[in-house]
Amino acid sequence: MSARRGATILHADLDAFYASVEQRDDPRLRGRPVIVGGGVVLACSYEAKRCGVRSAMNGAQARLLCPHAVVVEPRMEVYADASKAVFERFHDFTPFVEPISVDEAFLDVTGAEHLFGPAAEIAAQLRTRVLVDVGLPLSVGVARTKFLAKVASGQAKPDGILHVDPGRELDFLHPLPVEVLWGVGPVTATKLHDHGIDTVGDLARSGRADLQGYLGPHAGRHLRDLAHNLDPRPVDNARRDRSMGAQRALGNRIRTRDELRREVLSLAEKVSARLRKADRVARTVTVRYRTQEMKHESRSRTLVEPTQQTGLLAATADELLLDLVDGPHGPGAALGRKGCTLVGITFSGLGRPDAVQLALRFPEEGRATDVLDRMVDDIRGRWGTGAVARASLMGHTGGVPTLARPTALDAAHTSG
DNA sequence: TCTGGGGTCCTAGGACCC
DNA sequence: TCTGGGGTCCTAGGACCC
Repeated sequence: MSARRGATILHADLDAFYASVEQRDDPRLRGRPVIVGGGVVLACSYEAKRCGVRSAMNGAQARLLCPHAVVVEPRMEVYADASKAVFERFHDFTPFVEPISVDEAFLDVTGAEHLFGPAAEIAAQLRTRVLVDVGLPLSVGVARTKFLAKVASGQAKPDGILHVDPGRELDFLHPLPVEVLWGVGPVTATKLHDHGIDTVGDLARSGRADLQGYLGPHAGRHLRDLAHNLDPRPVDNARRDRSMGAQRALGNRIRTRDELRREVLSLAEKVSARLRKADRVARTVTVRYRTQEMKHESRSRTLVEPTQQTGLLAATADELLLDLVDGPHGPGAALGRKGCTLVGITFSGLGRPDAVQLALRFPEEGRATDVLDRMVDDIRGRWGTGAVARASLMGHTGGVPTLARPTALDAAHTSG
């Protein structure tokens, strides 16, 4: 972690990532519109974007807009390798790299400037390294905050670099449409426009209470802060995945109850395997469901203890699915009424399998702090001083307070 | 052309505890 | 007995991101 006033942050973003990899590997595709993915557009080259093709667009619509485009099947393993190579280049410049996705990351280069030169220089070197070593175009935004660096890289695309001068941040930001802000999607944009807010400057000038009134307390405050370039979030190179999941779109064919159960079982097996491979356990299972009317439903259950066992996770997912397809009126009743076009599962509440649970009982005269101290000593004795524990007080049994729910070696330390 | 697959974070209400 | 505030955890749903 690192973030200070005067920090220098880069947002590095590969241009049209999947499509660029295809153009790199097949010279015939260079300079031509390329669409990756047939059913739905996963990525498209800038030549295709000029025809109006966008990612997530339906494939048939994309081909209509851009009839001469070359459509290629995605090659996920190749993209994963390319991503890995690019991130290795990032780490050559700083250890403070926070991945956002396969093709995007924040880099805190504050301490790297005396090694590699000023930030704009680092950004230029980064782009050269990625282009020469991996063969992919990279856009970079440079600023003092994460969010502004992200906005800058968006403005720098394609294949560009944009350094927001610390003295001119608001001059850069305020004329831009509110849609450039991270967290403003279609719904929020419409609400803002309805209130006469079209640019980031409009947002900065509006009252916090007004914004919170129609966006909610968090979003209202957050967006207004961003409009004033207030973004204290540090570049976090130690982020861990919070959840892990898989889903399957099923098209329009009517599915039977048993088909859906098999589908969910296979998803559960797949994600459980990933969970074990990542050496993680999960505590909450969620089953997601999409009806023929494209409505989303979900059911979730939190287990008493985190696990990585396929059997338990799959059985839980199955029960949750049955709740969705049966409803209160018996087997398949709800399914018959609403149909199903997608099922998915998510495991969340992820933790390390070596996290432990300790429960200690207060001695009659013991004080809570003494018990906590003994627990901390116990934990350190077993796992070293680097271990982190969380503890809380729970319950009275026969007048004797008990300590429960200690646990989670990688959770934050709290006391009291 | 009926619309993929992988995630993150927030909200609101209810249960439960002190 | 009644009222209630503060806090956490869980669930369902929604917005948003790449």
